[in-house]
Amino acid sequence: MDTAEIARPAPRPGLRERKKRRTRDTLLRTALELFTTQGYERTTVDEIAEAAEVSQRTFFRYFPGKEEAAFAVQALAEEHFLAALRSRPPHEAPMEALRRAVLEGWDTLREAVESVVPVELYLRMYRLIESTPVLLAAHLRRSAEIEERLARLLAEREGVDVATDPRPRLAVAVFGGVMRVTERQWSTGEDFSLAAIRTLTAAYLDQVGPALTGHWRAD
Amino acid sequence: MDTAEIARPAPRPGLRERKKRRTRDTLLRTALELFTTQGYERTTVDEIAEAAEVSQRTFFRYFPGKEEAAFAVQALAEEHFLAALRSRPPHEAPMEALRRAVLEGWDTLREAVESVVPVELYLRMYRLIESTPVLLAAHLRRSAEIEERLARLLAEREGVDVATDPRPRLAVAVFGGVMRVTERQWSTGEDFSLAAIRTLTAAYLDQVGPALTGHWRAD
DNA sequence: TGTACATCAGTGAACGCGCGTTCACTGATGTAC
DNA sequence: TGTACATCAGTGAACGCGCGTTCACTGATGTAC
Repeated sequence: MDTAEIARPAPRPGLRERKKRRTRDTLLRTALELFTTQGYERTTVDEIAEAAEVSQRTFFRYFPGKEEAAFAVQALAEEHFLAALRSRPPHEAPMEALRRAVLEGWDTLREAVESVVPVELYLRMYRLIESTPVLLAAHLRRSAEIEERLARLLAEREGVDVATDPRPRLAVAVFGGVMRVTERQWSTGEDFSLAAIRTLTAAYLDQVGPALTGHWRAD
Repeated sequence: MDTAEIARPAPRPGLRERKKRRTRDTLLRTALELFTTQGYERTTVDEIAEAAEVSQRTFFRYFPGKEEAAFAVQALAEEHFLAALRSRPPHEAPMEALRRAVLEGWDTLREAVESVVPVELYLRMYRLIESTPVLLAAHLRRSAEIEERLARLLAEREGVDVATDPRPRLAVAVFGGVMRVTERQWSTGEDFSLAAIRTLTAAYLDQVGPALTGHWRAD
Protein backbone atom coordinates (compact mmCIF):
# COMPACT_ATOMS: atom_id res chain seq x y z
CA MET A 1 0.00 0.00 0.00
CA ASP A 2 2.56 2.58 1.16
CA THR A 3 5.09 1.23 -1.25
CA ALA A 4 2.65 1.56 -4.14
CA GLU A 5 2.07 5.24 -3.38
CA ILE A 6 5.55 6.32 -2.48
CA ALA A 7 7.77 4.36 -4.85
CA ARG A 8 7.97 4.70 -8.64
CA PRO A 9 4.72 3.46 -10.16
CA ALA A 10 5.10 -0.29 -9.89
CA PRO A 11 6.00 -1.87 -13.22
CA ARG A 12 2.79 -3.21 -14.70
CA PRO A 13 2.61 -6.88 -13.84
CA GLY A 14 2.88 -9.36 -16.69
CA LEU A 15 0.00 -11.09 -18.34
CA ARG A 16 0.46 -14.17 -16.18
CA GLU A 17 0.28 -12.15 -12.98
CA ARG A 18 -2.76 -10.22 -14.09
CA LYS A 19 -4.53 -13.42 -15.02
CA LYS A 20 -3.78 -14.86 -11.60
CA ARG A 21 -5.13 -11.77 -9.95
CA ARG A 22 -8.30 -12.00 -12.00
CA THR A 23 -8.77 -15.69 -11.20
CA ARG A 24 -8.36 -14.99 -7.53
CA ASP A 25 -10.76 -12.07 -7.52
CA THR A 26 -13.35 -14.08 -9.42
CA LEU A 27 -12.99 -17.01 -7.07
CA LEU A 28 -13.31 -14.72 -4.06
CA ARG A 29 -16.29 -12.78 -5.32
CA THR A 30 -18.03 -15.99 -6.35
CA ALA A 31 -17.36 -17.56 -2.97
CA LEU A 32 -18.71 -14.59 -1.03
CA GLU A 33 -21.77 -14.34 -3.27
CA LEU A 34 -22.58 -17.99 -2.71
CA PHE A 35 -21.84 -17.85 1.02
CA THR A 36 -24.02 -14.82 1.60
CA THR A 37 -26.82 -16.17 -0.59
CA GLN A 38 -27.05 -19.78 0.51
CA GLY A 39 -25.08 -19.82 3.72
CA TYR A 40 -21.49 -20.85 4.41
CA GLU A 41 -22.08 -24.46 5.31
CA ARG A 42 -24.49 -25.09 2.50
CA THR A 43 -21.92 -23.95 -0.05
CA THR A 44 -19.34 -26.52 -1.10
CA VAL A 45 -15.93 -25.84 -2.52
CA ASP A 46 -16.90 -27.77 -5.64
CA GLU A 47 -19.83 -25.44 -6.13
CA ILE A 48 -17.65 -22.34 -5.82
CA ALA A 49 -15.15 -23.73 -8.31
CA GLU A 50 -17.87 -24.62 -10.76
CA ALA A 51 -19.53 -21.21 -10.48
CA ALA A 52 -16.17 -19.54 -11.00
CA GLU A 53 -15.49 -21.87 -13.93
CA VAL A 54 -12.27 -23.35 -12.67
CA SER A 55 -11.46 -26.79 -11.34
CA GLN A 56 -11.75 -27.58 -7.64
CA ARG A 57 -8.02 -28.14 -7.71
CA THR A 58 -7.53 -24.51 -8.72
CA PHE A 59 -9.58 -23.26 -5.80
CA PHE A 60 -7.15 -24.93 -3.43
CA ARG A 61 -4.26 -23.41 -5.31
CA TYR A 62 -5.51 -19.95 -4.30
CA PHE A 63 -6.91 -20.66 -0.84
CA PRO A 64 -5.63 -23.23 1.62
CA GLY A 65 -9.23 -23.99 2.51
CA LYS A 66 -12.80 -22.84 2.44
CA GLU A 67 -12.41 -20.79 5.61
CA GLU A 68 -9.55 -18.75 4.20
CA ALA A 69 -11.74 -17.70 1.31
CA ALA A 70 -14.44 -16.60 3.73
CA PHE A 71 -11.96 -14.40 5.60
CA ALA A 72 -9.85 -13.08 2.75
CA VAL A 73 -11.50 -9.65 2.70
CA GLN A 74 -11.55 -9.47 6.48
CA ALA A 75 -7.82 -10.04 6.38
CA LEU A 76 -7.49 -7.08 4.05
CA ALA A 77 -9.51 -4.90 6.41
CA GLU A 78 -7.43 -6.02 9.37
CA GLU A 79 -4.22 -4.96 7.67
CA HIS A 80 -5.89 -1.67 6.89
CA PHE A 81 -6.56 -1.06 10.61
CA LEU A 82 -3.06 -2.10 11.59
CA ALA A 83 -1.61 0.29 9.03
CA ALA A 84 -3.80 3.07 10.43
CA LEU A 85 -2.48 2.42 13.93
CA ARG A 86 1.11 2.39 12.74
CA SER A 87 0.69 5.86 11.33
CA ARG A 88 -0.67 7.46 14.50
CA PRO A 89 1.72 10.06 15.89
CA PRO A 90 3.64 8.90 18.96
CA HIS A 91 2.40 11.67 21.23
CA GLU A 92 -1.02 10.04 21.34
CA ALA A 93 -1.59 7.83 24.37
CA PRO A 94 -2.33 4.14 23.64
CA MET A 95 -6.10 4.18 23.99
CA GLU A 96 -6.33 7.42 22.08
CA ALA A 97 -4.24 6.06 19.25
CA LEU A 98 -6.38 2.92 19.07
CA ARG A 99 -9.53 4.98 19.00
CA ARG A 100 -8.37 7.31 16.28
CA ALA A 101 -6.92 4.49 14.22
CA VAL A 102 -10.08 2.47 14.20
CA LEU A 103 -12.29 5.42 13.35
CA GLU A 104 -9.97 6.47 10.58
CA GLY A 105 -9.94 2.87 9.46
CA TRP A 106 -13.70 2.81 9.04
CA ASP A 107 -13.61 6.13 7.23
CA THR A 108 -11.26 4.84 4.58
CA LEU A 109 -12.23 1.21 4.42
CA ARG A 110 -14.47 1.46 1.39
CA GLU A 111 -11.62 2.28 -0.99
CA ALA A 112 -9.39 -0.43 0.43
CA VAL A 113 -12.06 -3.09 0.09
CA GLU A 114 -13.33 -2.09 -3.31
CA SER A 115 -10.01 -2.92 -4.90
CA VAL A 116 -11.13 -6.51 -4.50
CA VAL A 117 -14.90 -6.80 -4.04
CA PRO A 118 -17.85 -4.40 -3.76
CA VAL A 119 -18.03 -3.05 -0.21
CA GLU A 120 -21.66 -4.17 0.11
CA LEU A 121 -20.51 -7.75 -0.40
CA TYR A 122 -17.92 -7.31 2.31
CA LEU A 123 -20.56 -5.99 4.70
CA ARG A 124 -22.93 -8.83 3.90
CA MET A 125 -20.14 -11.31 4.52
CA TYR A 126 -19.31 -9.57 7.79
CA ARG A 127 -22.88 -10.10 8.98
CA LEU A 128 -22.82 -13.71 7.85
CA ILE A 129 -19.68 -14.29 9.89
CA GLU A 130 -21.40 -12.88 12.95
CA SER A 131 -24.43 -15.12 12.49
CA THR A 132 -22.70 -18.39 11.55
CA PRO A 133 -21.35 -20.15 14.65
CA VAL A 134 -18.37 -21.79 13.01
CA LEU A 135 -17.39 -18.53 11.29
CA LEU A 136 -17.93 -16.45 14.41
CA ALA A 137 -15.62 -18.83 16.26
CA ALA A 138 -12.94 -18.46 13.62
CA HIS A 139 -13.42 -14.71 13.58
CA LEU A 140 -12.89 -14.46 17.33
CA ARG A 141 -9.73 -16.52 17.12
CA ARG A 142 -8.46 -14.33 14.31
CA SER A 143 -9.31 -11.26 16.37
CA ALA A 144 -7.24 -12.66 19.21
CA GLU A 145 -4.30 -12.89 16.82
CA ILE A 146 -4.78 -9.29 15.69
CA GLU A 147 -4.92 -8.22 19.30
CA GLU A 148 -1.58 -9.85 19.93
CA ARG A 149 -0.11 -7.81 17.08
CA LEU A 150 -1.76 -4.65 18.35
CA ALA A 151 -0.34 -5.24 21.82
CA ARG A 152 3.17 -5.56 20.42
CA LEU A 153 2.71 -2.42 18.36
CA LEU A 154 1.58 -0.41 21.36
CA ALA A 155 4.33 -1.79 23.53
CA GLU A 156 6.86 -0.69 20.96
CA ARG A 157 5.31 2.79 20.65
CA GLU A 158 5.46 3.21 24.42
CA GLY A 159 8.82 1.58 24.90
CA VAL A 160 7.65 -1.08 27.32
CA ASP A 161 8.28 -4.82 27.24
CA VAL A 162 5.27 -6.88 26.29
CA ALA A 163 6.76 -9.92 28.02
CA THR A 164 6.84 -8.36 31.47
CA ASP A 165 4.32 -5.52 31.33
CA PRO A 166 0.71 -6.70 31.06
CA ARG A 167 -0.67 -3.27 30.23
CA PRO A 168 -0.37 -3.49 26.44
CA ARG A 169 -2.32 -6.75 26.28
CA LEU A 170 -4.87 -5.55 28.80
CA ALA A 171 -5.48 -2.27 27.00
CA VAL A 172 -5.88 -4.08 23.72
CA ALA A 173 -8.16 -6.69 25.27
CA VAL A 174 -10.45 -3.95 26.57
CA PHE A 175 -10.40 -2.25 23.19
CA GLY A 176 -11.10 -5.55 21.45
CA GLY A 177 -13.94 -6.28 23.82
CA VAL A 178 -15.58 -3.01 22.90
CA MET A 179 -15.05 -3.75 19.21
CA ARG A 180 -16.80 -7.07 19.59
CA VAL A 181 -19.78 -5.53 21.30
CA THR A 182 -19.88 -3.07 18.43
CA GLU A 183 -19.78 -5.77 15.75
CA ARG A 184 -22.48 -7.75 17.47
CA GLN A 185 -24.81 -4.79 17.88
CA TRP A 186 -24.23 -3.65 14.33
CA SER A 187 -24.83 -7.07 12.84
CA THR A 188 -28.08 -7.59 14.74
CA GLY A 189 -29.30 -4.05 14.18
CA GLU A 190 -31.16 -2.51 11.31
CA ASP A 191 -28.65 -0.25 9.64
CA PHE A 192 -26.05 -2.30 7.82
CA SER A 193 -24.06 0.60 6.43
CA LEU A 194 -20.41 1.36 7.03
CA ALA A 195 -21.49 4.68 8.53
CA ALA A 196 -23.57 2.85 11.11
CA ILE A 197 -20.72 0.73 12.37
CA ARG A 198 -18.45 3.75 12.55
CA THR A 199 -20.99 5.62 14.62
CA LEU A 200 -21.49 2.68 16.96
CA THR A 201 -17.74 2.33 17.40
CA ALA A 202 -17.38 5.91 18.58
CA ALA A 203 -20.44 5.67 20.83
CA TYR A 204 -19.32 2.51 22.58
CA LEU A 205 -15.77 3.70 23.06
CA ASP A 206 -17.29 6.71 24.83
CA GLN A 207 -19.46 4.57 27.07
CA VAL A 208 -16.87 2.13 28.26
CA GLY A 209 -15.62 4.44 31.01
CA PRO A 210 -19.05 4.90 32.62
CA ALA A 211 -19.74 1.18 32.28
CA LEU A 212 -16.84 0.36 34.57
CA THR A 213 -17.57 2.62 37.51
CA GLY A 214 -20.02 2.15 40.38
CA HIS A 215 -23.64 1.25 40.12
CA TRP A 216 -25.66 2.05 37.02
CA ARG A 217 -29.07 2.94 38.36
CA ALA A 218 -27.89 6.38 39.41
CA ASP A 219 -27.46 7.31 35.75
CA MET B 1 -26.41 -27.98 43.18
CA ASP B 2 -28.49 -25.78 45.48
CA THR B 3 -31.42 -28.15 45.18
CA ALA B 4 -29.25 -31.09 46.15
CA GLU B 5 -28.12 -29.36 49.32
CA ILE B 6 -31.37 -27.75 50.41
CA ALA B 7 -34.04 -30.28 49.45
CA ARG B 8 -34.47 -33.73 50.96
CA PRO B 9 -31.55 -35.92 49.97
CA ALA B 10 -32.39 -36.75 46.36
CA PRO B 11 -33.82 -40.25 46.06
CA ARG B 12 -31.01 -42.50 44.97
CA PRO B 13 -31.21 -42.83 41.21
CA GLY B 14 -32.10 -46.26 39.81
CA LEU B 15 -29.63 -48.74 38.47
CA ARG B 16 -30.27 -47.62 34.92
CA GLU B 17 -29.51 -43.99 35.75
CA ARG B 18 -26.37 -44.83 37.65
CA LYS B 19 -25.16 -46.93 34.77
CA LYS B 20 -25.75 -44.04 32.38
CA ARG B 21 -23.84 -41.73 34.62
CA ARG B 22 -20.94 -44.16 34.77
CA THR B 23 -20.91 -44.62 31.01
CA ARG B 24 -20.87 -40.87 30.49
CA ASP B 25 -18.10 -40.27 33.00
CA THR B 26 -15.99 -43.02 31.51
CA LEU B 27 -16.51 -41.70 28.02
CA LEU B 28 -15.61 -38.20 29.15
CA ARG B 29 -12.53 -39.15 31.09
CA THR B 30 -11.35 -41.36 28.26
CA ALA B 31 -11.88 -38.59 25.72
CA LEU B 32 -9.97 -36.02 27.75
CA GLU B 33 -7.15 -38.45 28.42
CA LEU B 34 -6.78 -39.19 24.74
CA PHE B 35 -7.12 -35.55 23.71
CA THR B 36 -4.51 -34.34 26.16
CA THR B 37 -2.15 -37.19 25.35
CA GLN B 38 -2.28 -37.31 21.56
CA GLY B 39 -3.94 -34.05 20.64
CA TYR B 40 -7.56 -33.26 19.82
CA GLU B 41 -7.38 -33.62 16.07
CA ARG B 42 -5.35 -36.78 16.18
CA THR B 43 -7.95 -38.48 18.33
CA THR B 44 -10.93 -39.93 16.50
CA VAL B 45 -14.35 -40.61 17.94
CA ASP B 46 -13.95 -44.28 17.06
CA GLU B 47 -10.81 -44.38 19.12
CA ILE B 48 -12.50 -42.82 22.15
CA ALA B 49 -15.38 -45.27 21.90
CA GLU B 50 -13.05 -48.19 21.59
CA ALA B 51 -10.93 -47.09 24.56
CA ALA B 52 -14.09 -46.61 26.63
CA GLU B 53 -15.34 -50.01 25.46
CA VAL B 54 -18.60 -48.86 23.97
CA SER B 55 -19.72 -48.57 20.38
CA GLN B 56 -19.19 -45.39 18.39
CA ARG B 57 -22.97 -45.13 18.24
CA THR B 58 -23.05 -44.87 22.02
CA PHE B 59 -20.58 -42.01 22.05
CA PHE B 60 -22.97 -39.98 19.93
CA ARG B 61 -25.81 -40.88 22.24
CA TYR B 62 -24.01 -39.01 25.05
CA PHE B 63 -22.40 -36.19 23.11
CA PRO B 64 -23.78 -34.50 20.01
CA GLY B 65 -20.24 -34.38 18.64
CA LYS B 66 -16.57 -34.56 19.43
CA GLU B 67 -16.39 -30.90 20.34
CA GLU B 68 -19.08 -31.17 23.01
CA ALA B 69 -17.05 -33.87 24.73
CA ALA B 70 -14.01 -31.61 24.70
CA PHE B 71 -15.95 -28.82 26.39
CA ALA B 72 -18.14 -30.79 28.78
CA VAL B 73 -16.07 -29.97 31.85
CA GLN B 74 -15.62 -26.37 30.76
CA ALA B 75 -19.38 -26.14 30.64
CA LEU B 76 -19.53 -27.33 34.21
CA ALA B 77 -17.00 -24.70 35.27
CA GLU B 78 -18.93 -21.99 33.46
CA GLU B 79 -22.12 -22.80 35.31
CA HIS B 80 -20.09 -22.72 38.48
CA PHE B 81 -18.99 -19.15 37.77
CA LEU B 82 -22.49 -18.06 36.82
CA ALA B 83 -23.85 -19.49 40.05
CA ALA B 84 -21.16 -17.61 41.97
CA LEU B 85 -22.20 -14.36 40.34
CA ARG B 86 -25.87 -14.98 41.08
CA SER B 87 -25.12 -15.27 44.74
CA ARG B 88 -23.24 -11.99 45.05
CA PRO B 89 -25.11 -9.51 47.27
CA PRO B 90 -26.88 -6.73 45.35
CA HIS B 91 -25.04 -3.89 47.07
CA GLU B 92 -21.88 -4.79 45.17
CA ALA B 93 -21.33 -2.72 42.05
CA PRO B 94 -21.17 -4.67 38.75
CA MET B 95 -17.42 -4.84 38.31
CA GLU B 96 -16.92 -5.64 41.95
CA ALA B 97 -19.46 -8.45 41.81
CA LEU B 98 -17.78 -9.91 38.72
CA ARG B 99 -14.41 -9.75 40.37
CA ARG B 100 -15.50 -11.40 43.58
CA ALA B 101 -17.54 -14.03 41.76
CA VAL B 102 -14.68 -15.13 39.55
CA LEU B 103 -12.18 -15.29 42.40
CA GLU B 104 -14.60 -17.25 44.54
CA GLY B 105 -15.23 -19.43 41.49
CA TRP B 106 -11.56 -20.36 41.23
CA ASP B 107 -11.38 -20.98 44.96
CA THR B 108 -14.14 -23.57 44.86
CA LEU B 109 -13.68 -25.01 41.39
CA ARG B 110 -11.76 -28.08 42.43
CA GLU B 111 -14.68 -29.68 44.25
CA ALA B 112 -17.11 -28.89 41.45
CA VAL B 113 -14.86 -30.41 38.80
CA GLU B 114 -13.81 -33.47 40.74
CA SER B 115 -17.36 -34.77 40.81
CA VAL B 116 -16.68 -35.69 37.20
CA VAL B 117 -12.96 -35.85 36.42
CA PRO B 118 -9.71 -35.22 38.29
CA VAL B 119 -9.00 -31.50 38.37
CA GLU B 120 -5.57 -32.04 36.85
CA LEU B 121 -7.21 -33.50 33.80
CA TYR B 122 -9.44 -30.46 33.55
CA LEU B 123 -6.44 -28.17 33.74
CA ARG B 124 -4.55 -30.13 31.11
CA MET B 125 -7.58 -29.96 28.86
CA TYR B 126 -7.84 -26.22 29.47
CA ARG B 127 -4.29 -25.77 28.25
CA LEU B 128 -4.94 -27.95 25.24
CA ILE B 129 -7.92 -25.80 24.32
CA GLU B 130 -5.74 -22.71 24.46
CA SER B 131 -3.12 -24.26 22.22
CA THR B 132 -5.34 -25.94 19.63
CA PRO B 133 -6.62 -23.40 17.09
CA VAL B 134 -9.94 -25.06 16.39
CA LEU B 135 -10.62 -25.51 20.12
CA LEU B 136 -9.51 -22.00 20.97
CA ALA B 137 -11.93 -20.70 18.36
CA ALA B 138 -14.79 -22.71 19.83
CA HIS B 139 -13.79 -21.61 23.31
CA LEU B 140 -13.92 -17.96 22.36
CA ARG B 141 -17.34 -18.35 20.80
CA ARG B 142 -18.58 -20.13 23.90
CA SER B 143 -17.11 -17.35 26.04
CA ALA B 144 -19.07 -14.84 24.00
CA GLU B 145 -22.23 -16.74 24.84
CA ILE B 146 -21.38 -16.74 28.54
CA GLU B 147 -20.74 -13.02 28.34
CA GLU B 148 -24.18 -12.47 26.93
CA ARG B 149 -25.65 -14.30 29.92
CA LEU B 150 -23.46 -12.34 32.31
CA ALA B 151 -24.60 -9.08 30.75
CA ARG B 152 -28.25 -10.01 31.24
CA LEU B 153 -27.57 -11.01 34.83
CA LEU B 154 -25.86 -7.72 35.62
CA ALA B 155 -28.56 -5.73 33.87
CA GLU B 156 -31.15 -7.45 36.00
CA ARG B 157 -29.19 -6.84 39.19
CA GLU B 158 -28.90 -3.17 38.38
CA GLY B 159 -32.39 -2.78 37.03
CA VAL B 160 -31.36 -1.49 33.61
CA ASP B 161 -32.52 -2.67 30.19
CA VAL B 162 -29.93 -4.63 28.28
CA ALA B 163 -31.64 -3.77 25.00
CA THR B 164 -31.16 -0.02 25.32
CA ASP B 165 -28.32 0.39 27.79
CA PRO B 166 -24.94 -0.72 26.41
CA ARG B 167 -23.19 -0.61 29.78
CA PRO B 168 -23.89 -4.20 30.84
CA ARG B 169 -22.44 -5.64 27.65
CA LEU B 170 -19.50 -3.24 27.71
CA ALA B 171 -18.62 -3.99 31.31
CA VAL B 172 -18.79 -7.70 30.66
CA ALA B 173 -16.75 -7.37 27.48
CA VAL B 174 -14.00 -5.60 29.41
CA PHE B 175 -14.12 -8.22 32.10
CA GLY B 176 -14.08 -11.00 29.53
CA GLY B 177 -11.13 -9.39 27.78
CA VAL B 178 -9.16 -9.45 31.00
CA MET B 179 -10.15 -13.07 31.57
CA ARG B 180 -8.86 -14.02 28.16
CA VAL B 181 -5.52 -12.32 28.74
CA THR B 182 -5.37 -14.25 31.98
CA GLU B 183 -6.11 -17.60 30.35
CA ARG B 184 -3.56 -16.98 27.68
CA GLN B 185 -0.80 -15.98 30.07
CA TRP B 186 -1.56 -18.88 32.38
CA SER B 187 -1.58 -21.43 29.59
CA THR B 188 1.73 -20.26 28.15
CA GLY B 189 3.35 -19.83 31.55
CA GLU B 190 5.11 -22.28 33.76
CA ASP B 191 2.80 -22.80 36.69
CA PHE B 192 -0.24 -24.79 35.61
CA SER B 193 -1.93 -24.91 38.99
CA LEU B 194 -5.36 -23.62 39.87
CA ALA B 195 -3.71 -21.31 42.37
CA ALA B 196 -1.65 -19.75 39.60
CA ILE B 197 -4.63 -18.85 37.47
CA ARG B 198 -6.43 -17.43 40.47
CA THR B 199 -3.48 -15.22 41.29
CA LEU B 200 -3.14 -14.03 37.72
CA THR B 201 -6.84 -13.21 37.59
CA ALA B 202 -6.61 -10.93 40.61
CA ALA B 203 -3.41 -9.31 39.35
CA TYR B 204 -4.76 -8.51 35.91
CA LEU B 205 -8.05 -7.20 37.21
CA ASP B 206 -5.98 -4.80 39.30
CA GLN B 207 -3.90 -3.68 36.35
CA VAL B 208 -6.67 -2.97 33.92
CA GLY B 209 -7.33 0.51 35.28
CA PRO B 210 -3.73 1.71 34.87
CA ALA B 211 -3.58 0.12 31.42
CA LEU B 212 -6.33 2.41 30.15
CA THR B 213 -4.99 5.76 31.25
CA GLY B 214 -2.39 7.98 29.60
CA HIS B 215 1.06 6.96 28.51
CA TRP B 216 2.85 4.03 30.08
CA ARG B 217 6.47 5.11 30.14
CA ALA B 218 5.88 7.33 33.15
CA ASP B 219 5.18 4.25 35.23
C1' DT C 1 -42.11 -63.13 45.28
C1' DG C 2 -43.31 -63.91 40.62
C1' DT C 3 -44.90 -62.92 36.03
C1' DA C 4 -45.86 -60.13 31.93
C1' DC C 5 -45.03 -56.23 29.55
C1' DA C 6 -42.87 -51.58 28.54
C1' DT C 7 -39.03 -48.83 28.24
C1' DC C 8 -34.80 -47.62 26.70
C1' DA C 9 -29.42 -47.97 26.63
C1' DG C 10 -26.52 -50.04 23.74
C1' DT C 11 -25.21 -52.64 19.32
C1' DG C 12 -23.13 -53.42 14.67
C1' DA C 13 -22.78 -52.45 10.26
C1' DA C 14 -23.28 -49.68 6.51
C1' DC C 15 -23.52 -45.30 4.55
C1' DG C 16 -23.40 -40.14 2.87
C1' DC C 17 -20.82 -36.23 2.77
C1' DG C 18 -17.51 -32.66 1.87
C1' DC C 19 -12.87 -31.28 2.73
C1' DG C 20 -8.50 -31.48 1.27
C1' DT C 21 -4.66 -34.27 -1.23
C1' DT C 22 -2.23 -36.73 -4.82
C1' DC C 23 -0.86 -37.71 -9.50
C1' DA C 24 0.64 -37.31 -14.10
C1' DC C 25 -0.42 -34.18 -17.56
C1' DT C 26 -1.47 -29.86 -20.89
C1' DG C 27 -0.85 -25.58 -22.67
C1' DA C 28 -0.22 -20.65 -22.04
C1' DT C 29 3.15 -17.18 -20.68
C1' DG C 30 7.87 -15.64 -19.94
C1' DT C 31 12.85 -15.46 -21.10
C1' DA C 32 17.29 -15.95 -23.42
C1' DC C 33 19.63 -15.69 -27.56
C1' DT D 1 11.36 -10.41 -35.08
C1' DG D 2 11.82 -15.27 -34.46
C1' DT D 3 13.02 -19.60 -32.29
C1' DA D 4 13.91 -22.83 -28.43
C1' DC D 5 13.37 -23.81 -23.99
C1' DA D 6 11.76 -23.04 -19.06
C1' DT D 7 8.31 -21.98 -15.99
C1' DC D 8 4.16 -22.50 -13.94
C1' DA D 9 -1.21 -21.96 -13.74
C1' DG D 10 -4.66 -24.93 -14.46
C1' DT D 11 -6.70 -29.75 -15.31
C1' DG D 12 -9.30 -34.13 -14.34
C1' DA D 13 -9.93 -37.90 -11.95
C1' DA D 14 -9.39 -40.62 -8.15
C1' DC D 15 -8.77 -41.12 -3.42
C1' DG D 16 -8.35 -41.04 2.01
C1' DC D 17 -10.41 -39.54 5.96
C1' DG D 18 -13.29 -38.83 9.92
C1' DC D 19 -17.59 -36.99 11.38
C1' DG D 20 -22.07 -37.83 12.06
C1' DT D 21 -26.46 -40.56 10.63
C1' DT D 22 -29.53 -44.37 9.74
C1' DC D 23 -31.49 -48.90 10.50
C1' DA D 24 -33.31 -52.89 12.50
C1' DC D 25 -32.19 -55.29 16.44
C1' DT D 26 -30.88 -57.20 21.48
C1' DG D 27 -31.06 -57.46 26.14
C1' DA D 28 -30.99 -55.25 30.63
C1' DT D 29 -33.76 -52.47 33.76
C1' DG D 30 -38.13 -50.72 35.44
C1' DT D 31 -43.12 -51.13 36.47
C1' DA D 32 -47.77 -52.91 37.17
C1' DC D 33 -50.43 -56.43 38.96
